[in-house]
Amino acid sequence: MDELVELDKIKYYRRFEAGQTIVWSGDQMEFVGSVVTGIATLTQTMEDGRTQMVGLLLPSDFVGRPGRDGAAYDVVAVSDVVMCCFRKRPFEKLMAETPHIAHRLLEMTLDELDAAREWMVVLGRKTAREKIASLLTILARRDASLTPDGLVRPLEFRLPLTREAMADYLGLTLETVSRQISALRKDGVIVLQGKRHVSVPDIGRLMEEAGDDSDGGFLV
Amino acid sequence: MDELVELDKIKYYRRFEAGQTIVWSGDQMEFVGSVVTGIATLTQTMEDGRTQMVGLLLPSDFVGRPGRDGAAYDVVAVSDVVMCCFRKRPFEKLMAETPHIAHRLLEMTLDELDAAREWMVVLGRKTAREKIASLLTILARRDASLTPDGLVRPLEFRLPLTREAMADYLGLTLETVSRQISALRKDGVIVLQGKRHVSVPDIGRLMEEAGDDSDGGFLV
DNA sequence: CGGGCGAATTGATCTGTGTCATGGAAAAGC
DNA sequence: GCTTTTCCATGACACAGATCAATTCGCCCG
Repeated sequence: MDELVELDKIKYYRRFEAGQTIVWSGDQMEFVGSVVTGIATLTQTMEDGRTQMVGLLLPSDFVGRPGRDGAAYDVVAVSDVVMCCFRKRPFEKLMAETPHIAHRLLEMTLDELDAAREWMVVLGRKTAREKIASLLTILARRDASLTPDGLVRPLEFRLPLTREAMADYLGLTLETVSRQISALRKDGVIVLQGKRHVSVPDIGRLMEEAGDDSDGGFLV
Repeated sequence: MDELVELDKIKYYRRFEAGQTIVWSGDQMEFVGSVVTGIATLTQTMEDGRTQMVGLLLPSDFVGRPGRDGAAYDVVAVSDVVMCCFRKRPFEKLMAETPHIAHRLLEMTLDELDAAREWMVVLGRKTAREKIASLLTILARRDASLTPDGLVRPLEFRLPLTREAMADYLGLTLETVSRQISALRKDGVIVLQGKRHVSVPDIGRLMEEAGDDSDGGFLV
């Protein structure tokens, strides 16, 4: 594992506050790296202000594109974020010398591509209610996998995103997001404590509401 | 370039007719490969039949995911297609031994990821008219780059997709696609000869209609 | 405690796109 | 040549979600 030693030599940590922009679209990126703690988003904004989130960065997710200098998207810290950074040139050099790193990065990129394609289905074909349910399912699954005891039920988690950020993720307005969350609550699909704490009495039910049923990537 | 020799040894060609399904979602994939000629689509279908295209495969595009056996999407030949295939196991083995191949694949995957994210903006935030203009822009740009003489204007090309396939790409119904194409024609943004042949008198105008203006990845 | 502020909810109304239905045009088959 | 099929265009209408607007909730801060 010599490459880890090498990586260690060029890595450093940076901290960003909630709301802070980590990278501006179009700017030079002098580093690549990965999220250690916290949540960040990748967003693209059209000239007239319409905004679409194109990635949600959770701990362990990679940021930046080796082999390209300009950033293609805004990267914004949603919560306080700690990032593990590598200066770009040394990282690229190391990647060229260390097949294992390139290989690992390929794996991660393929996973991201799959996730992006899932989202294309959500954006293109799902109703507002299904979109919300899909997002909640993802967040629930993520939280469940973070707590490694496997079976924490009733499933509960804190919403890391504002209604507006959810809207940007799902291609909706924040009003529609709010209404659909209320509707899911009225129908008993979810239970809210306050505006940000969600519990899911029946994850299967939520997944049905999300439309991609397929009775599950077994979390049940 | 020893790896090319090695690749040569395990490659073979397959031909598919227009309309034929190359890979069924969920099936085992015994090969990976790339499109040589023709056009294919990557689509996902929900249980109730709603379908979303998640990728458009043009010549040189890669198909398949090393390191995974099941196909995640349907791959369908839109026109007659010739594919260059590699049996999966030998390819994976070769990839493990040959850094250059993994590196190249990473490049391609990152490009695809960028394209997917562009599409997320189209799907999530653009109007029907902008969606159509965006698709036409992509097809126009692709055709222009295929004919390497740089300045073939007035820009003309054949639509490789049916109205329904465009709808699946854009998250619309085929009726809306048809209406918006008619509208763009009436407004002089495009000129149609028959239903499939498009000419674009002013590519700048078309790109404005697409909304992502940014006055261009210079094709002008 | 009260004022101020951002986030969220909820209501009223409007509109872009979906849905349903009909007919035409071009290609494919016999 | 005629029929059948596929693809496309267009009209009438419905509805999901956007837009505009008014409150409310929760939180920070003096």
